[in-house]
Amino acid sequence: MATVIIIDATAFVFRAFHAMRPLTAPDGTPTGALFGYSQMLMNLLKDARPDHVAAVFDAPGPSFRKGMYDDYKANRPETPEEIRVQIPLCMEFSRLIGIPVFSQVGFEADDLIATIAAGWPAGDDRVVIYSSDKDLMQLVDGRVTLFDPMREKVYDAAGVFEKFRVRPDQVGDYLALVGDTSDNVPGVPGIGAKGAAKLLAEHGDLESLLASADRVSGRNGEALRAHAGQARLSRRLVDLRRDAPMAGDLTAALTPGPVLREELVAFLKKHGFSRLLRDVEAVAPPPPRNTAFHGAAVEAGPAPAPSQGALVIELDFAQRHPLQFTLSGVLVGHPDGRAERIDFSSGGLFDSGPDWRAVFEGLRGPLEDPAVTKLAPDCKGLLWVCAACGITPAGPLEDPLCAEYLLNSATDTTEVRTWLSNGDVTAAPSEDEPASRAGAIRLRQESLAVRLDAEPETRALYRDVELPLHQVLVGMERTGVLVDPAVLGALRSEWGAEAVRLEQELREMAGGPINLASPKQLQKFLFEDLGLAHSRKTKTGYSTDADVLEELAERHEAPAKIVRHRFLSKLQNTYLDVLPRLVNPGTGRVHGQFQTRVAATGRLSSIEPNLQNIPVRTPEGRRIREAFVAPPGMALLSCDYSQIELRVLAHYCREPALIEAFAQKTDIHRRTASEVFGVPQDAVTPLQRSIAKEVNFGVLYGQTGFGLARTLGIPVSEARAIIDRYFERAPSIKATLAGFLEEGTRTGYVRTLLGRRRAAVIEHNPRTRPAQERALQNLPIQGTAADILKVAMVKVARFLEAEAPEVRMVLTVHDELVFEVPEAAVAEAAERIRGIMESAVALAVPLDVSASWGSNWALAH
DNA sequence: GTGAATTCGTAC
DNA sequence: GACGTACGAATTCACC
Repeated sequence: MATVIIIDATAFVFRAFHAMRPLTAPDGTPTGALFGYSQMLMNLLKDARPDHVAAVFDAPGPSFRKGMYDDYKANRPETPEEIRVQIPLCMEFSRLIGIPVFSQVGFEADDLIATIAAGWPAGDDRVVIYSSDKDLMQLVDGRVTLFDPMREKVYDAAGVFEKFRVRPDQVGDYLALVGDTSDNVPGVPGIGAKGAAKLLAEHGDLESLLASADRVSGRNGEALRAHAGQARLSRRLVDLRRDAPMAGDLTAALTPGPVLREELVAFLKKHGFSRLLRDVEAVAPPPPRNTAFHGAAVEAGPAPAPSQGALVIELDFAQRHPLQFTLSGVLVGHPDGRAERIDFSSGGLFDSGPDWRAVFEGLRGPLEDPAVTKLAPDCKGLLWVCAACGITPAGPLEDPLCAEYLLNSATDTTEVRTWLSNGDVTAAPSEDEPASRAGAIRLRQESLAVRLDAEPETRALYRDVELPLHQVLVGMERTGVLVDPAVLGALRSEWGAEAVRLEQELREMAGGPINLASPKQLQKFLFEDLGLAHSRKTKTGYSTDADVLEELAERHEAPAKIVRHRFLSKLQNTYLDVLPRLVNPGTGRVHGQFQTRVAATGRLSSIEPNLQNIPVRTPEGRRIREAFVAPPGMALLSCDYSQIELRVLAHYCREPALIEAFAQKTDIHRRTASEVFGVPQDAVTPLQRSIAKEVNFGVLYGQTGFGLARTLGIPVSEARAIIDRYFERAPSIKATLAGFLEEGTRTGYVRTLLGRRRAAVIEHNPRTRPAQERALQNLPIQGTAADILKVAMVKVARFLEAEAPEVRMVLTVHDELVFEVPEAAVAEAAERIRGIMESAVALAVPLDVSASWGSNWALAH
């Protein structure tokens, strides 16, 4: 039985501030609250010695409750500056004594506390919440108690009843009736503590009480009937979210870290807390003194790094394919420190050299040993090989390339040679001494582990999402997706004739042979021979892209024919010709690879083939999806998030109009049109709606008035007016986007909600700067959407493995997952998967997943 | 011949 | 210069 302590840290800082006499550090910063907080934490560590612990802080800015009720906490004064500056210091102190810190934008500390308490794995652990906040008494049950350290009083269920005369599970209803002046929760006027307790004792819960309000007599009855709506609103306000985003395994996340003794002592000295210095011994015993025998050995020698006993494996692929790979070599760094490189490529005609299968059979022991850490740059490749050998790796997995990517998704980790060699980039991996190369990989992982330790969110994303995702991807890649070449062949003959006819007609117009795929020849034809007016320029000449050609179509019949020809040859060259060649003859499927470290936003990308740009928008293009089929007796099930990026934006900015629209499932583009054009929603014209839709998407990418004007074909002034009006109606969106930029310049990184980071590159060069800024503003939105899909993939994969192994995940397309499901089970699978996807991460707005299915991918939409 | 750069178009 | 993130086909051009 372990003890889990969850500290309501923000509340503590406030109470300490008011309880302590004003203190200042030698440099003048106020430190009273910090001192009280530090003292409390040290006493806690000394006396309670928790097995798991968390310090939970309110995040700056409004929480989702503000979106539910604009006056929430409206009469609360601004946090005094003296407190505000001490909060980061309190977080820092927590870190130094090894107490994990939690805080989540959009949520209050109470919600995180509730999430931890509710999500703690079943068992006989005791969960103690350090707080005196009555709201948290809702959480008390058989294993959860509340401890008020100021009054040194424990509240179990009996203690709660003694205080409020209601059971803990009635506390929410009780607070909804009584209200809370400090949070400006209205409650029911006229009903106080006594009345609420009496009513709940008689009716059980608030809803039952409101249902029978007609029969409640006297003043209480009148008040209930008059303020039922207000009571329900209050109920929602005092309700605690138990599903705040909390990537990862709680047990691991709440495990105390080491006390950073040296830094802690320096911190206490800096703030003038000499009194607390002597307690350091109690929470962190001094390191053993070096003996004469060890001589002048290390000062506070480093703890053994996790990479020390790890099995290092680095593969060189001559051919990369999930099923048909060819290895040219493998570097093995054994746990005991030995290292070797095995070469598979040099085998001559008669000397076949070592067989990779035999080599991996020899590694089966350590790979399947749960006590051995596997350290593999590019772990997906290792998982391919293991799967091919029937080896099931167990135990911790580490991938330094993956870790690096999470810390900065804009780093190029595809070229491992330059990434790993610190300086000497001339040596190819295979030319390094095996021992030094394995050592370099270990060192790299160790330094990354330090960086991850300083970023607990990023570390959790790495451990709990990104690393486990690799096995999911390997499963998808090895499964592949069934492609029917006959469908592609039929389309080719169906469209081929038209393409040939168009080419002939255009050749006659040009008066000779013309290569329609050559922009250069097209320029000559259009702008010289036909004398049409050129418009946009490219680096090398005048543009001939579809936009330009469509404008020219009014003056001549050729441009429209070129557009149509381009369209058909695009489908032909990129899809119809290519897909059949990539079908694996053994499986009848294409086995694309999903790349994990390419996109600067954290998205996955897809190659050989790119399964993420199969046409869907045009009727003809969509027919290519008919070639992606389910095997007999099965269906393809597609589950996609609707408007996930706009929802992420809504979560970040808490714009009430957006939150409300998503909460009520109204048509978001119609709603936007109504706001921007100042008309009632039912009076929005289709054109206005389509403009609003374009603006909604444009905002996510930082579209300018010029850009909007171009896509909509309207005057720039009009486009600017629309965008201005949009930001005027939703000022928080503008502020949020500006905030991303501010964070980037201040901290050097922009981040997603789950802690993925991208280095903020902002040059002063006015030519490059705007685009760089747009990329940074887009990262939290696109990247968070990617985070959410990845979390969903890992969760869905776990569900399928445990409960529906006959269902196979086959594709992932940014906001969509595609599965092969036995026909008989498809409806149920759809519902289960939808549920998992919708609850992958909790935002301030609901996530919405739509599911549909059919015998091919075109029908599954 | 080969590979990099350019243009274009597909997806979300 | 003007909308973020990808992949890839075809052409063009510099280089060998």
